[in-house]
Amino acid sequence: MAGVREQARAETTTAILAAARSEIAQHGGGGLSMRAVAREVGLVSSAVYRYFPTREALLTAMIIESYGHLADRLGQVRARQPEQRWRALGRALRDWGREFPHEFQLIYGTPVPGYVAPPDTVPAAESVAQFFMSVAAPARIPGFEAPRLVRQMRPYADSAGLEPSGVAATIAEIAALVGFISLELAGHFVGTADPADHLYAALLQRQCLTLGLSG
Amino acid sequence: MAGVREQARAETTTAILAAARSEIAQHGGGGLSMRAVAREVGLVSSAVYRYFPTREALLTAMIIESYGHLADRLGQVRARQPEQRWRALGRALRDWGREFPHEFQLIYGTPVPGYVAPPDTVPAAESVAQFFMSVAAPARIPGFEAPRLVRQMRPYADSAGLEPSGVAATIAEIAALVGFISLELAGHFVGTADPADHLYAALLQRQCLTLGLSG
DNA sequence: TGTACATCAGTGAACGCGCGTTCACTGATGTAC
DNA sequence: TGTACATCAGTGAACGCGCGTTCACTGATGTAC
Repeated sequence: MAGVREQARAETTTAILAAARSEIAQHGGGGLSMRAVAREVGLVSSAVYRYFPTREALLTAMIIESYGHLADRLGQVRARQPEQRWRALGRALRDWGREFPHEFQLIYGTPVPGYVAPPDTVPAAESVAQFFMSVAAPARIPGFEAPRLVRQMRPYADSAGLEPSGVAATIAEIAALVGFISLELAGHFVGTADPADHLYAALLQRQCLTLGLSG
Repeated sequence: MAGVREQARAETTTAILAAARSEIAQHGGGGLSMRAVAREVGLVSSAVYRYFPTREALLTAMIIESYGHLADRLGQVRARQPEQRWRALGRALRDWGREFPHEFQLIYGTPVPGYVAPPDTVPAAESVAQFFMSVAAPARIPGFEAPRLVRQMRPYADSAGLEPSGVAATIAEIAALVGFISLELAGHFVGTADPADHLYAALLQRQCLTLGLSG
């Protein structure tokens, strides 16, 4: 054990994923090419198939890896007081998105055409959402207590020990953050709110008010 | 005049754009192919170049057309009372996005790799944002009055006769709507908030509160 | 109204390219005795 | 420690395909006189 083979395999797998990440940075998820990845790793194109049986499988691995990167980053947030923590998580999300725009877009952007995310990606996605959920979703949030909405959220909320209205509000606010960052990355703020730092800070402040995390 | 040629050209241009739209619905903006478009119109591939000198030019035309479609839809909103109007605009945006997901993603989704939007697309994008701006941006919005943010927004706000804080808040809320719809279209709500109607309604209500449109 | 020339939509072949995936192969690493 | 066989990473050629764009061409439409 600790076999040469085993170790070499792990290293090559890592190298392939790294090459795929740099490919995606240039051509987006839809333009991910097995041959280009092989070229970048210094392998013949067919060799990549020893590691990922198909282009889809490579994409899936990358998506899961990207959720993991983001979760790692959010996990480094130290703030404990709710308002500070929400703001710090929000900033970490945006910072990560700006640092790795194509990874951000891989998970939160337009789905790669023809690609259907397998169920493996769901827990990865949820582990990211959890960070935000645990800050705001235990409390009831006025404005998100419409009976039908609460009824819809109840199964998920109960199984996680959260308040339905808190879950609903948190989902909406995560979407607001993701939407903001997406538009920023796509250049939609150029001419009005670019750079968007101040506007993002105001958004986080408004969210803390909405979620009852302030003062 | 009213020449046969002129009219045929207009018709073919329309047919090409329609074919391109249906292509995009299947393969996304990045997968738009001149040859596939030509096939669908019943032309030889080189003929398309008489109408659009390049793939980029065709993409640009489609983006502008899509902004136009969306603006038309928003223009049909009749409500005048601010709160009702904001909600109706929000619903119209989501309805349109769900009806034409690929057009929505063409303008608000991940940018097509390698494609840089020419300046022609900016006014088209702004005419969409205007609908929301005119409802909320004339008023001062607490929470968005941080001095540096106001200073940044002032040039745009003044030239449009709006309040800087209202402009800022409106931009953030448009981003929230777009983010919500993007995540919904990408299937991120499956398992928690799908169908998302109730959650979206709650989001619109919260926005009306934030923007001071209620009561 | 008729003729001569200019414009231009559409054709068909070709350019050089990259793609995902399969397959029979070589040679190094691992395993059992 | 040494031999015999199994596993498997990587090779190189090939499959059938689609792509954006160019170019010389034909023939119909438009324009000037």
